[in-house]
Amino acid sequence: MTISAMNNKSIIFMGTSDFSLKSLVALHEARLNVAGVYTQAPKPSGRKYKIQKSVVHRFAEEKNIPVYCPKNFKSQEEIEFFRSLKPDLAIVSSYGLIIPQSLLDVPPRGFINIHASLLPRWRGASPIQSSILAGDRETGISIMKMDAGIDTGNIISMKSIKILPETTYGELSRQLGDLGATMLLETLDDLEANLAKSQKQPEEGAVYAPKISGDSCRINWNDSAENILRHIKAFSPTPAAWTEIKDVRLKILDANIYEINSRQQSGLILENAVVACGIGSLKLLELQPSGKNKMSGDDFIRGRQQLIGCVMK
RNA sequence: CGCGGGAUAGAGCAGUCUGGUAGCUCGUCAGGCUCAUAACCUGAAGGUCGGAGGUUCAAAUCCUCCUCCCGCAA
Repeated sequence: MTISAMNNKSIIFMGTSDFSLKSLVALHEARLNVAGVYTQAPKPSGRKYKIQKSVVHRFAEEKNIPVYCPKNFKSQEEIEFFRSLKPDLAIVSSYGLIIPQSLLDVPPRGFINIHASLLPRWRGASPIQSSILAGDRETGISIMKMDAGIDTGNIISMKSIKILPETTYGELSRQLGDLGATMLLETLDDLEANLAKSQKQPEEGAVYAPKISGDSCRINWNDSAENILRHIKAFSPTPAAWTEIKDVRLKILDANIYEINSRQQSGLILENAVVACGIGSLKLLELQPSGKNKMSGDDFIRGRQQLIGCVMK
């Protein structure tokens, strides 16, 4: 089967984030028959609790693709409805809902998933952030045939990209989104053959990437400058590493290592936006105080000289 | 009506409570010092204090309404 053969086959796409949007856009631009899009339901979010549709939702609407937003797939009705769409293949990419076996069984060609890690490493919710946090030198995209486990399906293809010391979550996510979209089209180019050659994942090296919580983004200044820097990069620009100074919450968006071995009180602001860590110190390059716009670390201190000598917590 | 912060020179802030010629740290420009400099010295330019009404002899400051920006939470 080739891409042109895929043309009249009905594809259902399931995704929610910017990462997944790239794959949907690629499918749309390749003129494949995306018969429907599943995405997380619009919910009250953001300031003033306005109802917000996901980026995937908005794109699908704009292209007149039917959009479905079930809360989960626990009811028989949802399964039956999905069956009524007569999908030939379903593609999942950071969708956010668990797909039960009864749903996996519906499309003749099954479900394929685009996952942003080199499986079995970093199965789960936050593969991109986890790879940066762990100091991995490389990560990548795995295209797999889904089974009922969490990211445990057979691997169809895998490609890696480098993580540089300066790589942030935002940049890496963008790169991986592009790579995922490209690899998806390659997979569909000869789906039958690709499905046939898929390989079981090794269990060795399987680790899970946890969900990110606001609390886990807080900076622990007792940690080494090196680790804190990774922490900052892994969550930049969103949800962003944060800390507190004199009851003001600060997002730290970028920094670099100022001194590698010094030892002073953790969190102490030494001079122009240089902060002591457990080992070494960091120069804050870009940050955002609560209620304010982004600014450079130097600008932040310029207007607040009195903070030099205070301690971040 | 989810909770909260903010708008003052190109940037970051103070001043607002207690109304009385708009300031600080930088940046910019000019000049000086120096072998030299991101250093130092001297000087200058640059603001209708987010907008509209109101109170007052007088409003960045007090009252009313509006616009825009942002943090949390979900």
